[in-house]
Amino acid sequence: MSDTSEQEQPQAKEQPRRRQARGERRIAQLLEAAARVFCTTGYTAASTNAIAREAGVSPGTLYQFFPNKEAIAIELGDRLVHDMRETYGEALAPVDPATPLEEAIGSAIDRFITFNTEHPVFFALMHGPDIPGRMAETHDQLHATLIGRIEGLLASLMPGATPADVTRTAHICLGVYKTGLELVLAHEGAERDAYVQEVKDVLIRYLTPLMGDRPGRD
Amino acid sequence: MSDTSEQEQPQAKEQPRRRQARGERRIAQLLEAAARVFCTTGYTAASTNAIAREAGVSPGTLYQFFPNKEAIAIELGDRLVHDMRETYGEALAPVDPATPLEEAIGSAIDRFITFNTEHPVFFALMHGPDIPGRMAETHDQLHATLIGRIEGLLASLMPGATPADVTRTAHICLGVYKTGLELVLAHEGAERDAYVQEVKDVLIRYLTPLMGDRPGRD
DNA sequence: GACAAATGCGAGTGGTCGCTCGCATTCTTG
DNA sequence: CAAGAATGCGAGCGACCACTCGCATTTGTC
Repeated sequence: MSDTSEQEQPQAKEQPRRRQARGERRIAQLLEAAARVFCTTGYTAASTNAIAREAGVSPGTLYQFFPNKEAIAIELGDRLVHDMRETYGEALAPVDPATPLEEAIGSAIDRFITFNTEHPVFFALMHGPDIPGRMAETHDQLHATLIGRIEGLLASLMPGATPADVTRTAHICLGVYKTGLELVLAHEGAERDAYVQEVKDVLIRYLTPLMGDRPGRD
Repeated sequence: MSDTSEQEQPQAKEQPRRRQARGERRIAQLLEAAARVFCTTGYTAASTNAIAREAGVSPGTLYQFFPNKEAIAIELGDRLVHDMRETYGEALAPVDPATPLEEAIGSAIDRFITFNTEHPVFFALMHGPDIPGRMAETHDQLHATLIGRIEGLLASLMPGATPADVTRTAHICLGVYKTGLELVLAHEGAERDAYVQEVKDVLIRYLTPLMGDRPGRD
């Protein structure tokens, strides 16, 4: 019971693993291979042997660096979330309340869609239906962070709304974005751009009537 | 190809299976059990042994009536689509072009959400990421039908739009509905109703500015 | 009741997959 | 260079799963 199986013990008993440069390279190699396999087949259908093969490595070597299949997805997910926070800041796309709604929505959508097109695994791991337990935690955490951020933005724009209203609206916005992302990723070139614009329009038209008098409009 | 797998063959060569009433009952029983298991675990993770157990039947009995696991999902899906068409008509929620937009959207959303709350498997089988090949066909067929219906509705409301614009708008609408459905199913009671209203609002506010002069508004 | 067909059972089969183990090779460190 | 640690290999183990087979029981028909 209560076995969280973390490698953080006050006693330095659990860290005889001195990693060599070769090992770090292998890990990166394996994670890239895993990303490709997860993208094409999804998490559950991806076999560890397939990941090892994709990385040009034997199954045994894979298990030299990862204790099990789930750990690969977790490490990949953690690195993605880390990259995301590093790229967009800890607060995830902070917005000045004075910016016009169109601009705020536009830049937020652009940021997240860019991130997703550059890291297709992110979508596969986060929105896949067959993600492992610990992965779901990472997802839920990110989800909660985003909802919180959106709530913060909306609260200042929806004067007469209850907290429940704000939360509900935030969930709708995130859901619309999520669906839009799916459609955007399914198209390319000009059509993709057109879909991006549609998603922005949906959100702008949805949110505009909710706001009271806009501060600093002129 | 062109194997519709119906039990209607001119040559009586393929139908030595004279089904007894008991058999039909078992089939219904198995499909109900499969629906429950698919709902809780999804298609891929659902084991045929678990379905048989849920139905209070041995694995062998299951395979007396279904050639393989996929056939269970296909039969279930076909029956759901059949029910849907029977409930809402072949055209799937036809709308009089003279009805106001709010009313048209409202009734369509209500219909589909009701169907989904009454048949939770539908969502699990259609939006699950791990659906089998033939199941995807059923889904794509239904998807195309719905897109076509929405396009028909939008075409008369978007005077100056190209066909590509109409198609894109239709996909956005269906996507918004899909996301909304997810959120609606995740809540209950008054909160669920509130989400239903939000989804309707999103669509109404998205579509209203697209229309030119409304015909028959007087 | 007699016979065949339909139904029912559950241990068993073949295949896949996550993961391990023993051993070889390469690197670091003194 | 020597010793030990880190890395690398791939056959193979155990578990699980879709599916089968031989046989028992029930049902429809004459």
